[in-house]
Parts: sequence; structure tokens; C-alpha cells
Amino acid sequence: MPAPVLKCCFCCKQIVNLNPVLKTAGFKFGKLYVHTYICVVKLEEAIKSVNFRNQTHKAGLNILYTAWWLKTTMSRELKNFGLTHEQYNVLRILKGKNPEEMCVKDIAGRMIEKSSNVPRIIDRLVLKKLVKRSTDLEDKRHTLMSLTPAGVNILELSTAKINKLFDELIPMDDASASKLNTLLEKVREKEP
Amino acid sequence: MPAPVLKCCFCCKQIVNLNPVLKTAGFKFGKLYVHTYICVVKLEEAIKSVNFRNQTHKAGLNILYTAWWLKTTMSRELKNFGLTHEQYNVLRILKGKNPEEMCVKDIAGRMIEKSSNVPRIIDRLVLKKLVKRSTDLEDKRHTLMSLTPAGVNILELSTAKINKLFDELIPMDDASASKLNTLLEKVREKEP
DNA sequence: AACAAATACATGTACATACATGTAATATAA
DNA sequence: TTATATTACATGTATGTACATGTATTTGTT
Repeated sequence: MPAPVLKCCFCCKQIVNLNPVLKTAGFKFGKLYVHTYICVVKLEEAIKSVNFRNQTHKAGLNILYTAWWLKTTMSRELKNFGLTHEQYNVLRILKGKNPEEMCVKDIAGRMIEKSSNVPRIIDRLVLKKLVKRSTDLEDKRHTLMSLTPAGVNILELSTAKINKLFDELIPMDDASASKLNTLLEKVREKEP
Repeated sequence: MPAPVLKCCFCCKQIVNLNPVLKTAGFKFGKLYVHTYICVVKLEEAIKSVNFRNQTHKAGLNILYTAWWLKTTMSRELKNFGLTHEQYNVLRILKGKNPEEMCVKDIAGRMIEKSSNVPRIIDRLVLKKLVKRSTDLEDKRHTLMSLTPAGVNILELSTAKINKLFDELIPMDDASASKLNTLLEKVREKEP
């Protein structure tokens, strides 16, 4: 019998056994030993810390942790489509104008992470034939991108999955979500 | 006169002029032309999108964007100390047990981003002589880390700055921050 | 028209993430 | 005790972030 695979089936793969970060319980799945995990909901358990200076300080860490959690959850789903989170974002942005073409700057301005290196993300999408790239003849500095039919197709399939995931995963009514949005915008109220 | 540096002084460096993502206004600073920026507070402006399926969907994107904004803001401050965000995190975690030593797994379990590659972050801190590394003689699989005096010093200085930044930046009372924490934990309530 | 300035983006580097795999050390079981 | 399982971590690869710089193209000025 091969050595059992002792790996957390989703996150925290480096922390495999009996680590208090996780409430773990293993089970066998065919020839695999799969780690079930329950990622912890309370921030204090998640990062093993209770020493926050105040609730605002805790909120900062909570935002960072929740973003990581969300990104990881989505990435796991996107992996089934051979897409990374950022590649999916670019496809989604292109879809917004489809079948119109968009230049790098337009795409960059719509990215969530503003320091993304859009040309290189496009490189990978072009390799997978999900995006096609051409030069603008009106202004040759512009590189114009648009979705291929394969790109449209994979985006539709993956978006359906992601939306389903979101709806099932986050048990939140519109009023609470609205409140959350207001509070997050309050965090960003003062600009540095 | 040299070509003016047309660069956003903080974020969105790729989007320099008249981009609606930013409400820009330039000014001269010595020989530099510096871009002042006002990063947009409303998510709709920040990512130029209004088509959210519902408030929960918007909240997901809002969390991701706010986390990016927060990380970028902190990183800018940490750059003055020659530290990255992740290197700072590791120092902070080591400080929690100082002068006790910690192994890789202990540190990893306390990281906000659970998939961080702790040994390599440590590599860089050791190079800067902020952390020292040794092998546990009781269990030679363990690598033990602790802060050097220089590490303690730089952590104190940078933490003072980061705390000050936090307090001045985020205009939020304890009650609102508490509400925010509750809502973020509600987002993570169901585990995938 | 000719030159300078500005723009758009490609590309290079250091660091980080996400994940797979290799290796030495320890724990457990036959 | 010896073989096997398990752990801890180092290391390799692909991708992404953050930022600096190079280059072709366009715009603005004289």
C-alpha cells in the first residue's frame, strides 16, 4: 500500500496533523488519507492571537484574513477550469465590453489589485487561446484584447460555478451585506 | 530639466494621468512632478463596475479590494524599514514569544495567509540579521527561530509607525469596528 | 517640420504565493 | 529491533505583485 497522502484537502496544507489552527479529523478515501478541515471562523483561533490593541486593529487583520480565505476558496473552484484568480478577473473584465476590444490600461483600471501586471496575465490567457491580442492601428501604442469563443465559453462555465459557490457559501442577507459594504467603505474613507 | 516623473505617488502607478479611477491633481516637488491621488472610496468607482448581482456579491469584491488597499498602505510604510508585509508579519509573530524560539510550523500557523512559504521569508530575515536560526537538538527536524536585538529594534520602530498609521487612517469607533468583525466572521461562517 | 514631452506597454528583478516533491529525523508498529 | 509511517522542513516550478526601466508611438510646442 502506498504511503497515505496526509494533506489538508484545501487550505493550510503545511499544517497537517493535530494543529490547533485546524479542528482536524482524518478519513480514508480510497487509497488516500484525506484531511478534513474546519477552518476556524473566529479570527483569534485562525491566527492564534488575542492581543489586539482595539476592535479597529482586529478589523484590519480580519479583513486581510477574510480576503485570503475568500481568494483561496474561489481559486480552488477556478482550478478546475485551469484558471488562476487573476486570469479569471481579466476574463470577467473583458466580458464586460465583449465583443468590444480593450487595451491594457482599461483592464488595469478595473482590476481589484491595482498593481497587477496585466500584460503578463494576458500572455498566459493568449497561450491558452482564451484571449486574442492585436495592435490598435489608430494608436499603435495600444494593444487590444478580446475574448475568443473559447474564452467566452470557459468564462460562462466558471462564472456559473463561482456564483453558485458564493450564494451557497455566504449565508448573508442583503441588509447585513449592505451594512458590511458601508463599514468597509468607512475603513477606506480617509486616503493616505 | 529632466523629464518630469509622472507617477502616482502611491498606488495605481500604471495609471498616471486623467484616469477616472483616480481623481488626480499633479504638483511639482523639486525636480519631480508628483501625482497626488485620491484613491476612490466607493467600490463602484474603484473597480469601475456597477453590475453586482447582489449586496453579498459586492461585499466579496469589497473585502478583496479593501484588503489590497490596506496591504498596500501598510507596505508603503514598511518600505522605510526595508521590510515587506510578510517579513513584518513573521517578526511580529516571533515577538509574541520573544525571547523564546519558534519553529517553522508554529510561525506558519499564526500567519494570516496560511499558504505563506515561511522558510523562505525567514531566509531573507536571516540575511538582514533580524532573525537567527538554529536546529533544535531535542528534535533535529525542527528549525528554531528567534529575534536578534536588531530584529527587536526594527520591529519596535516599525510597529510604532504602523500603529500610528492605523489609528490616524481608520476613523472608526469601537462599536462599528466590532460590528465589522462580526459581519466578517459571518462571511466565513460556513466552511467550504 | 523638428524637437521635446508624454503615453502605453513590454520587460527585468526581487519577493511572495500556491503547490509538488525530496530528504532527514522521529514516532509507531510488527 | 527493524521496517514503516509520519513529521518537519527545504527546495523546485509556475504564477503573481510591486516596482524600475526601456522602447515605440503619439502629442504638444516652437
